[in-house]
Amino acid sequence: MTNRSDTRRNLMDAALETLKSEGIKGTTARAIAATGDVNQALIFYHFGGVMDLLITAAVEDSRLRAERFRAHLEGVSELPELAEVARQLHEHDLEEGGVSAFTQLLAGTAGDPEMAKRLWDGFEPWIELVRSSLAGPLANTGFDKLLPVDDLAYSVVALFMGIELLDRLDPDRSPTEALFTTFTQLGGLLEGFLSPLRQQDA
Amino acid sequence: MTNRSDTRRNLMDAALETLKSEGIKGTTARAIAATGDVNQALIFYHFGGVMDLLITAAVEDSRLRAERFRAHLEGVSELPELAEVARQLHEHDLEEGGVSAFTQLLAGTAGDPEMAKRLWDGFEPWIELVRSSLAGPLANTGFDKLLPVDDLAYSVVALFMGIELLDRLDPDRSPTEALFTTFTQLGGLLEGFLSPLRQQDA
DNA sequence: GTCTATAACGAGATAGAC
DNA sequence: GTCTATCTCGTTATAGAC
Repeated sequence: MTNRSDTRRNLMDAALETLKSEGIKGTTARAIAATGDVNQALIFYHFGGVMDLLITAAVEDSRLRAERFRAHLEGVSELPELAEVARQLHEHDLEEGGVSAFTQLLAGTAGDPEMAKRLWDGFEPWIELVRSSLAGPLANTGFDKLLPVDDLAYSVVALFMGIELLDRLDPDRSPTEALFTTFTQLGGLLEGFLSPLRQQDA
Repeated sequence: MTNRSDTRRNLMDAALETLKSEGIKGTTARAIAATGDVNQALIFYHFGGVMDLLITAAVEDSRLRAERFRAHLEGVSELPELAEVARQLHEHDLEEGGVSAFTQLLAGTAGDPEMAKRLWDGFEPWIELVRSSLAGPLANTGFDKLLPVDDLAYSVVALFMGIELLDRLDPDRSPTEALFTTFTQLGGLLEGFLSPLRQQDA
């Protein structure tokens, strides 16, 4: 019944689940095995070590989520709408725990350049995703020449990371909801400013 | 020669140094003791436990750095200058490792609400600091009414956290220098827009 | 306050039967 | 591929001499 593929899948899921609930310090081989209800030794047989399993699982998960989210972003060409989609992503990810897992691994890979490199590879798609999302609203406004879209994309992703980080720490989660409302308003202001510029080239 | 105060100080310094170089997983009682060249048992005598020591040291350090930085920000009333100060803070902190230590502790306090609360207390001053720095340039522009300064401050701090996080992970640290140049340019653009508004009330 | 010594435990990892 | 059993090491933490 349980072929080799099932056990690998099971371990990867259990690894991320444990990472999100217990943190990097609590994510031991034994804890992962308990979560996935498999034998502890299989982690080393299939992945070679705990950290290898964690990175493998996190990178795959990150890529899949980025790909899945691409659909939501394509076709969005106005800034307030973009801010709204961003808010949904934030809320969804906050409960799903993607950024949280990422932060835990970021801490876990300290002093291990090879693991850090692998982690980065799983994260990069998000920057590319935001870059292509920003390209639309900025197209033909003149600002796409004036402000490097690459830098903006990097900043937006960094902003998201930071917000989710702080959101998890802040005892009274007050600011975040208001925050995205502000972003939407800000998007509206900018849109009113950019929109006429676009039409000059239409 | 070594009174009790010296040992506490020594341990707190050694704890942060170890945290920055070894990460949360490598920051054990023995490693800290070795860094500070003191006996391992003294950590438990003076602080009760490793995590207590780390939080105590990090919160004190964070508060002191925020206070020290306040002087650099006071008197800055134009956005490009603000961006420049921000760049300096980023560079300084990147090599000093304040945000890095914070991230490690963020990961370390996962699932421990009491420690998380203490960590947050050490972090809050930064948000307050940014809030008062933004208040100046936005004063009397009309935007201080339109856009909640609290949300902006929170966002700016989150952005910084995120940038430093990614900067440490990105294998080729390419974007960051360019990033702050972009911020300064952006500040210039906005300043040119806000400046005339301010003079209406002067 | 500081030291040595050690208890008590959990970690990663492996050998070898199945 | 999966299991049991175990080795070895490092961890927090404490007891007790100084």
